Amino acid sequence: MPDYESIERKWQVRWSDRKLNESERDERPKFMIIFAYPGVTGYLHVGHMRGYTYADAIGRYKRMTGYNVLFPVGTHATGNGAISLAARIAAGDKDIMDYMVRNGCPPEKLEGELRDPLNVVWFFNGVYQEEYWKRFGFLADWRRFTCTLYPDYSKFMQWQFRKLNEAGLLIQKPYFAPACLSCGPVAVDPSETDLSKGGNAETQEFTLLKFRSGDEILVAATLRPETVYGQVCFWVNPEVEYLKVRNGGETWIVSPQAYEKLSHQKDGLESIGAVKGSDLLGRTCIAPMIHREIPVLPAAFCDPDVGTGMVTSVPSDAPDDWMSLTKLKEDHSYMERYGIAKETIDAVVPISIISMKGYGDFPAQDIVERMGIEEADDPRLEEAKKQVYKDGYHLGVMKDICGEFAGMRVEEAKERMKQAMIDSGEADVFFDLSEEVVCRCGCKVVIKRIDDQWFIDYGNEDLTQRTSDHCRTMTINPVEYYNNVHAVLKWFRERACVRLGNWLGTKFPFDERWIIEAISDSTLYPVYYLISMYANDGRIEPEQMTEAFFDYAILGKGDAEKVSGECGIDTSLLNEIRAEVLYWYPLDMNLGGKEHMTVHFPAFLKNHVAILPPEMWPKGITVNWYITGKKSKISKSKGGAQPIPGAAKKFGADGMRLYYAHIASPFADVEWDEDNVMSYSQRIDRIASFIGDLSSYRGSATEMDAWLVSRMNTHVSTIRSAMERYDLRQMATVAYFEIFNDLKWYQRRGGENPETISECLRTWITAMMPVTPHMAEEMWEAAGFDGLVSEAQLPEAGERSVPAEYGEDLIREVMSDAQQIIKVTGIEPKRMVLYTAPSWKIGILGKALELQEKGELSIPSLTKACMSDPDIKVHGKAASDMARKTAEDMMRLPAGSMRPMFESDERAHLAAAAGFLSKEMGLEAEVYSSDEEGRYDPGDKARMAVPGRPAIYLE
RNA sequence: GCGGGGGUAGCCAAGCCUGGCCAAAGGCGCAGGACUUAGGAUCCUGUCCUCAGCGGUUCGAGGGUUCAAAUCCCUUCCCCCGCACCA
Repeated sequence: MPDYESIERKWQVRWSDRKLNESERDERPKFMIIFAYPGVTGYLHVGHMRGYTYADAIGRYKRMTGYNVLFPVGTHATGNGAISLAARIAAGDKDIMDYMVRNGCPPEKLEGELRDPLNVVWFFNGVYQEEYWKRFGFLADWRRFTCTLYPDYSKFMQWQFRKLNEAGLLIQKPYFAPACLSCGPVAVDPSETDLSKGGNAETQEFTLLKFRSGDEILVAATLRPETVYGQVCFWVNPEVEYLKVRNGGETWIVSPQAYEKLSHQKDGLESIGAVKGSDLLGRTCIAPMIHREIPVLPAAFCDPDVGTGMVTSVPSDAPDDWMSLTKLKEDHSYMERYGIAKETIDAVVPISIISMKGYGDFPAQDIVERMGIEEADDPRLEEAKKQVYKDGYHLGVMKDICGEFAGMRVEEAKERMKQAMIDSGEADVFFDLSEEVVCRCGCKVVIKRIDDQWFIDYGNEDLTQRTSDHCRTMTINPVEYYNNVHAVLKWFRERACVRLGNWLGTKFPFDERWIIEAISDSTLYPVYYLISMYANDGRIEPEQMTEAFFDYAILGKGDAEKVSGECGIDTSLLNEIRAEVLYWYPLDMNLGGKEHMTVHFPAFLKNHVAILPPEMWPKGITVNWYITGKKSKISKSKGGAQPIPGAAKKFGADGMRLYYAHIASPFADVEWDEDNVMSYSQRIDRIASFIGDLSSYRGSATEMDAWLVSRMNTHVSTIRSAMERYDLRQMATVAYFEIFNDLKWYQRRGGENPETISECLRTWITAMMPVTPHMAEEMWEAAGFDGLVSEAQLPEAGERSVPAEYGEDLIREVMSDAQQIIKVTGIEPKRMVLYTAPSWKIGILGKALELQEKGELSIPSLTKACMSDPDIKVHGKAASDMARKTAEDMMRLPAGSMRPMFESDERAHLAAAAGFLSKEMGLEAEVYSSDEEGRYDPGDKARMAVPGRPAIYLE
């Protein structure tokens, strides 16, 4: 295995010595690119390098096409990831210890510094920069590195929130959020940063329905308030001890668990007694909305942990209710135990309330029968319920029985009916999680009301409109996102932007109890890369970074002298920072994974539009999809991940870079496959060794030189137009496959002119530099060029020579045709005779081209033109057939594409290549024109020759 | 559901916006050959069917538009992703 690492280090040091990564303002056009900085959540895996690599490769391409490039990097450490990681390290968690060590963490750090959350962040800041980004040869401006937990970054963040407030975009209102009672707010998401259980839970909004029964109110929770017209009875669990709860002037009856949950969402609840479920039986209650008296009946399936522990029964549309009711009617023994008369239960009959396509009067009955469910405890009832809910929601229409809501679609009726009942005091709302969620600390997670939650008002219409308009002017890849981003912007509404609890981040400037949350502090930060350098090297201190300072530096507001006096930063330095901002901003490209499409990118865009002037709004976004693993093999949370440094050692950083750039479109997920990576790695080696061979050629010029030069010009212009669209993949196809193949062909055809080769290598190696910079440097050196290819410029594309390219295409086609004949016939020919088209056929082609130019080409017009030419006419039917076929072909193909066939001297070209063909195919090749008298033509093949397709005879 | 993406030859994957040298790039795999067996080698050739190359049938399925469709339109079947406080 080659020692990639030391080769890579060698060149990285050279780049660094030349300060290639340090971007300074100058006269060139600028290009600023970033990737969305990663969250500090532990070690990254090989998949993460995909997007980062795109950023470096695009930056390098821009460098070699005349741009002054700035590529800054940073990390996002806001949140509780580092806190929980440090806590697990401190607790000596076996899995975490193994994971850290396996990824290369020195064990002694686990015993000491990494027990502290901030040290965890600093540690990974080092890992990301040294082991990932530098290791991959990124030309990032390390001087500007920043992290959301740096004190200077916090100053910037507080300034940003002041600006948001000035723009009227900070609002306060109540909010229902998942929270752990001891740790505070937690994030419920599948990555389970905060959780030990329940990451897939959703927050559901229940409607609490109030059933008056005497002086008390039985409360049921439902997700389907639109079904109230179908209520026929009320279930309570006779074995549960319910609580009587005072809520204002009302007395509610709910399960103790529901009381606990409600108490986090409502003020002034008071438990004033208990009542056994069985004691509620025999009562009746008044159903909300329909004001009908329904019986309270016993049901063992009422779970006190779900909703309020009591259920209103709508058998028509709820499969559970349908089955339970059916069973209870069949077997009266359960009811009898509680003294419920058979007539009471028999009187409970479903009411049809919703009509929906594909279902009869009672959807619940239909689905239960369709699925063959026969028992009340069948687990498939859950699925049945989901199906009916889903279909009901989208297909259902309220029936006539539903009063003023009759005829309304369920989708609409649901909201309206809920609101009507809330307005009349018959309902309330309640939030709950769809499954049990447990915090890392072991406590249960509940939904808690927060009264004074701050939001950023991303729903602001003017802001949304201006952002949307701006997006049309941006370069957004892929085009699907360019089209869709407007819908996303519209959908993106108020966002809770601060939180309480165990959380690392910047204090909210208007109320320091709150910490700015993780999405909200990572939106405007690209502009901060233009300032971070001065804080990093101590030229400015965090205390000096006042509102006036940022106002001046970023917005150009105020007077330098005055601002200087206010914040204590030299006027000249202030002006330098201002000049940095003016020179580098706006950001040209923000590159991020597809997870950013619905949250980060809209927030990034809207913050820029809200705070900065239009000339500083971003110009580009590129979204990249993932590298995925078989059975989550590369996922960092599951263990078994391929550590990045190990992979780099095995395949070489450049092998991986080429793999990322070329394996698939950036806009598709790819499964990590070591064999693929290896094959890219080997391709680079192959190219390197081939370039070594080429460099030693000392021959003289041949007709192949013009061909090669033309091909290279074609390639350079393809590369340039591909990169206009940031299409790294097409660029890589050309640079690593097509150019390689062409040089192989050149070599095979006897090309050996050192001047041409050298000129060509200069272009080729430069073209490979963006994707595989280290190996490009090796090749550059091996080819004898001076300096660093990382500093070289890509030559402009020169002229193409269509005839030169056509001639070689012809030869390859002849070879391929001959091979096919050999394969099909199974003969081993000793002699190959080629016959080019006779002049009269070329004449027909010429006439066709003429007609086409005049726009008069058709089969009859060409035939007529041919028949008026005596030289052609003598060939009779063969001539009219040829004319017809030529006209057909030409009308089918793009105009002018057959011109080279007419203009090229096929006979001369093939004759010149006869020696080559003989050698390659191991036979004697000879070439005739079909016009030639006395040609050797025992198979009478010459008559088949047409322009572009010589006839072949093998013997 | 809402929003979005996708179905291409044994597999992976381009092409689709801007219809036409598209039987459809490239890679992998497979087969044959060369050269060699210090190697995860390299180099040629082939890899839908048919066949002395020029023909035929293909790009989830079915219709349509067009001189011409993998590409545009309609219908239909099947897969995947996001839906929020998680960057």
